[in-house]
Amino acid sequence: MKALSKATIYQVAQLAGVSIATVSRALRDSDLVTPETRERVRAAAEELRFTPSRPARSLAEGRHAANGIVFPDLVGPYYAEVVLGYEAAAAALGSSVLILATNGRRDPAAAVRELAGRVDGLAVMGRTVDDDVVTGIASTGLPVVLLARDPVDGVDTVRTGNTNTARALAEHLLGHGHRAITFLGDPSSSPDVAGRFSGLKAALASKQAHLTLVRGTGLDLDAGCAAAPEVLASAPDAVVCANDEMALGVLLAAEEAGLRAPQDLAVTGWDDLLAARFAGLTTVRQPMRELGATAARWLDKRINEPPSQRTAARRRILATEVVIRRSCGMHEEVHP
Amino acid sequence: MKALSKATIYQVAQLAGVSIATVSRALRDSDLVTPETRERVRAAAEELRFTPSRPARSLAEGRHAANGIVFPDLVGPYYAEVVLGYEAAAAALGSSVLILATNGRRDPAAAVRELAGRVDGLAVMGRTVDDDVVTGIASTGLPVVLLARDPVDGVDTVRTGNTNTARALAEHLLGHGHRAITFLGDPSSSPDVAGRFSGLKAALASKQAHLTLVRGTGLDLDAGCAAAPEVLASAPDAVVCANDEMALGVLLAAEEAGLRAPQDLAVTGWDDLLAARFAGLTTVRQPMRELGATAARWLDKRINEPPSQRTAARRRILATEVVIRRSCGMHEEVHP
DNA sequence: TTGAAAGCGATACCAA
DNA sequence: TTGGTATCGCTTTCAA
Repeated sequence: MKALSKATIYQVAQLAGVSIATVSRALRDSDLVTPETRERVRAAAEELRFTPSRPARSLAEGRHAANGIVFPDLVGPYYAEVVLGYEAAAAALGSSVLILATNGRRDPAAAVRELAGRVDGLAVMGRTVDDDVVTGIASTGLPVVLLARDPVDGVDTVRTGNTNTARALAEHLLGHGHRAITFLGDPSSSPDVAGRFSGLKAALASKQAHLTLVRGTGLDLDAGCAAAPEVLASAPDAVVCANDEMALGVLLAAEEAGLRAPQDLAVTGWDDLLAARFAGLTTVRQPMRELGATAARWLDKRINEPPSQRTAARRRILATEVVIRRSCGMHEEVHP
Repeated sequence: MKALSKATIYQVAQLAGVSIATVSRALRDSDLVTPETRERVRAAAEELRFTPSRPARSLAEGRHAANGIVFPDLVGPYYAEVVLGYEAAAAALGSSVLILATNGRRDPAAAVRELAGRVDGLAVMGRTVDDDVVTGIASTGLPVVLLARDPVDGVDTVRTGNTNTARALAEHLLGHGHRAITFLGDPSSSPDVAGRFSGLKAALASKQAHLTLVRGTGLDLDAGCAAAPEVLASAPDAVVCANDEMALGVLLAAEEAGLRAPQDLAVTGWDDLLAARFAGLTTVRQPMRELGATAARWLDKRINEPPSQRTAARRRILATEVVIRRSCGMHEEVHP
């Protein structure tokens, strides 16, 4: 019942009375072994509780059978969902998954490079490391997929729609009669935020509307609360927030200031957190798991691609959906 | 600028005009090398963009420099936060992190065993694999820490308080005058739920209160909604839910049935999701990151522990905190 | 069908 | 201080 030190292939070979080559074959279901031999080896392996050493296999095979994913953190459901989708897809393809959260790291670039040495492919999300780090790793020949991040030459990228969705959101707000619109969020903080802002700007450009930008100091609830005074000072009909957390912060602060949504002020977010549903927040839903899953599948393709006929870098934008709730203006019917 | 195939230590050695042993020493800052030799090697390594092969190192050193964590999924902030705490602590200790989500797997046990072969230590959360799998892996000599899960002989365990907190929650509800209390959640679905139920039961035993158990069919929002009719049929003053999601589901369903919390019905949850704050849900807050971080630190200790003087299995229960909001009964002041 | 042996790319011991 | 080399545990030709 105890097997404190792991058995090696040599011990199995000896116990089964065969060579290590045969053990290797038998255990990997090569059809070059007699059923009886295979059985003998199986029994020996079982008795010794033998599990092949992963490093040894990787060294011999020249592959890790593992993929990595790099994200800023796991605060909020966004990244967690992406990671989950990635893990599930990778698992289905036979790969283990290594994770790396860059927030709070001393040297994210170094951490990512070290991770790169442990995997056959790497997914890198926005707001983690600079493009040159990505380029450096990709030039190694290691397959890389960028997630929710501006494309880099020669590297695959998967994103969710921002610009078009922002446009749709803008049109909905205009339909409510809102004309003084304030965007809360720092476009320079992430490509996603930048896309949302520029989409909004574009949609409003040709209309009789006025757009104000308030950057705020982060992307969380507190940042939303903190920025609220400045937002309210811009006297908006509607506040389009870069994400749900900020929107919820604004909602909280507005309420404290005696303002109600949507009667006094329309507010929208982005991400469709569970909390958004309870706050009645109009927001945008994204296919986060699909985002992660796509990355894992693309990586797998790249890994098993003959290096000779390497295809060009791929780009994909996954569709998002505006979720209308009560915070954006008075509706006859509210979707819960 | 391109280095499509990775350089090996041999190439560096050749370029620097030294032996591979010297390269190894120079790059690992051994003080057995002349500063000038070190510099020559450094330069060569840089020129070739050399990174030591991880499998080769692991094979030679006999360690992976990686830890694993096993959880059911990453839905909701609970597991995500635990994983984040784990990753951060592991990183600080120089370990990479492999993750494994068991939900949706064909053969979780096999997946966990395979993971075990890739790591120096493993954290296993509740509701993932059976005790015998854990025992089997631990008997290998691989350090294992159990998280939010009933202890297994000889294996370290870290949990958050359930029983005592449930008692505190019960007393608060009694203080509100609630006497007919229904618990929603299946105690057999997880040790946490079991602890919460038994704590509640114990606290209510000696009081003039009546406790009903409604198991429900899961732990998510929909399960809460679905179970609501049965819950309401038990005509409770208060519903103590196994977690926030179920509680939010009950809240939603109750509202649809024309009941309001807390006037008509008190509802409490567990986990303190962001959504709980916006739903005004009384709940319980747990130190989730600390849970994960503790596991990572304990594993590190075990890994660097002389096998000879192995200490006994450790147990720890981290304190939790009841968060009073408006859903549990009328208060003079509401904590937001 | 099986076995012997050559890698895979590092680490670390033993000499020099 | 440096180099030569055994070793880690497996996969995979190449012969037999």
